[in-house]
Amino acid sequence: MKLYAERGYEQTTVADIASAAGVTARTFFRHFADKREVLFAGSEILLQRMVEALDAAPASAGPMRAVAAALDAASEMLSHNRAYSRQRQALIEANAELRERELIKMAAIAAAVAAGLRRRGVPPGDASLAAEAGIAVFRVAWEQWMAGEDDLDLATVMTATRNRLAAVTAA
Amino acid sequence: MKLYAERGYEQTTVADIASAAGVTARTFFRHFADKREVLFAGSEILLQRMVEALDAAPASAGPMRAVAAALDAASEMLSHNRAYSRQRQALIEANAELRERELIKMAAIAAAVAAGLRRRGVPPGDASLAAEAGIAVFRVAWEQWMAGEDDLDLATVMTATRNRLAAVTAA
DNA sequence: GTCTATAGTGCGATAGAC
DNA sequence: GTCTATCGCACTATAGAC
Repeated sequence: MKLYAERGYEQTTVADIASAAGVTARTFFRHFADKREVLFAGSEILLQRMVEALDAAPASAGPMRAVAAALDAASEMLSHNRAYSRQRQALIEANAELRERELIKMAAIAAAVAAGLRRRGVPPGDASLAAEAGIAVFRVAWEQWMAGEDDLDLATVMTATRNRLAAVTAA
Repeated sequence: MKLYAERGYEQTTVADIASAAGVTARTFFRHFADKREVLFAGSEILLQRMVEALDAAPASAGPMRAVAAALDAASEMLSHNRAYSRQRQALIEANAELRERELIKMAAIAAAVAAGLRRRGVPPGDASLAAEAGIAVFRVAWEQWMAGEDDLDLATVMTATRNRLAAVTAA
C-alpha cells in the first residue's frame, strides 16, 4: 500500500515490493497469486463473515432480510479504518486492473451469497437476484459512505440504500 | 475465438493469433489493447445502443422504465447468434482474466446507464441503484436464457426477471 | 533460487491510400 | 504531402516451471 501510494501501482514493480519487505520476488509470488492480490487479501474474510451472517439469519426471514444481515456484517467489518478505506479506494479507482480485481471479488461475494440463499430454500433465480441486489446496495452505500461526512454510519447508509432500491425497483 | 476455442485462452499466444491473421504481434496490439480485448470488441456498441434507448424513452417514464428500455435494446442486439453467445460465454467462464474483463465491461455499462438517468433528472443515488439493478437483471436473465431451451425469447426473460427483482426487493 | 516464456511498450522505418 | 497501417527490434515486468 505504501509503495503503491507513493509512486502509483504501475510504477511499482514486484521487485520493489519484495525488496522493501526483505524477500525476493519469487517469495512475493508464493504469498500472493499476482501483483494485484496484495490489496485484496482481506476480501476472503469479508466473504466468510457475510455468509456466516446470512446463515445465522432466522429461517423465517425472507431472502432480502437475510441479505440485509449479510450487509450488516459487512458494515461492521468495514466501518473501522475509514481513512485506510479511502486510500485503498483511491488506488483502486486510479487503475483499471485493480478495478477489475475489485469487481471479481464482489462477484465472488455475490455468488457465495446466492449459494447461501439457495441453501435456505430460496429458488435459484430469486437467490441470484437477491444477491446481486445486495451487492448493488453494498456498492452504492459504500461509495456514499466514503464520500460523506466523517460521522456517517455505514450500516445506516446501507439500510437507507436498501429501502431506496426497493422504492426504485417497485416503480 | 477459433484459436481460443481450439486450445484454450491461456494456451493461445498473441503470436499465434497474429500469425493466424497474417500480421505480426505488434500489429495485434495496435488493434487491441491487450489479449483479452479481442473478445470484447462489441461491448462498446452494446453500451451505445443501450444509452440511446435510454435517452429515447419518454421523459415521463420513471428510472426503471427507462432502464427497461435499455434492457430491451440489449436483448434485441444480443438475441441473435445464440450459438456464438454460448461459445463465447463458455470461454469467458473458463478463465478468470476473461471474467474480470467481462465484469468491467458490465460496470462500464452500469456507469453509462446511471449517467443517462442523471441526465433525465433522476437523483444520483437512485440513478446508480436503478442502473445496478438493471445490470443485475441483465446478468441473471442472460444466464437463464443461455441455459434454457432454444425457443426462449431473451426480451421475455428480461421482463420476467425485472418483475421478479421487484418482488424480491419489496419483501 | 534460477531460468524462461509471454505480455505489452516505445520508437524508428517503410509502404500504400487519399 | 499528409495520414494511417504495418513491421521489426529492443526492452521491461509478470508469472510460472523446475
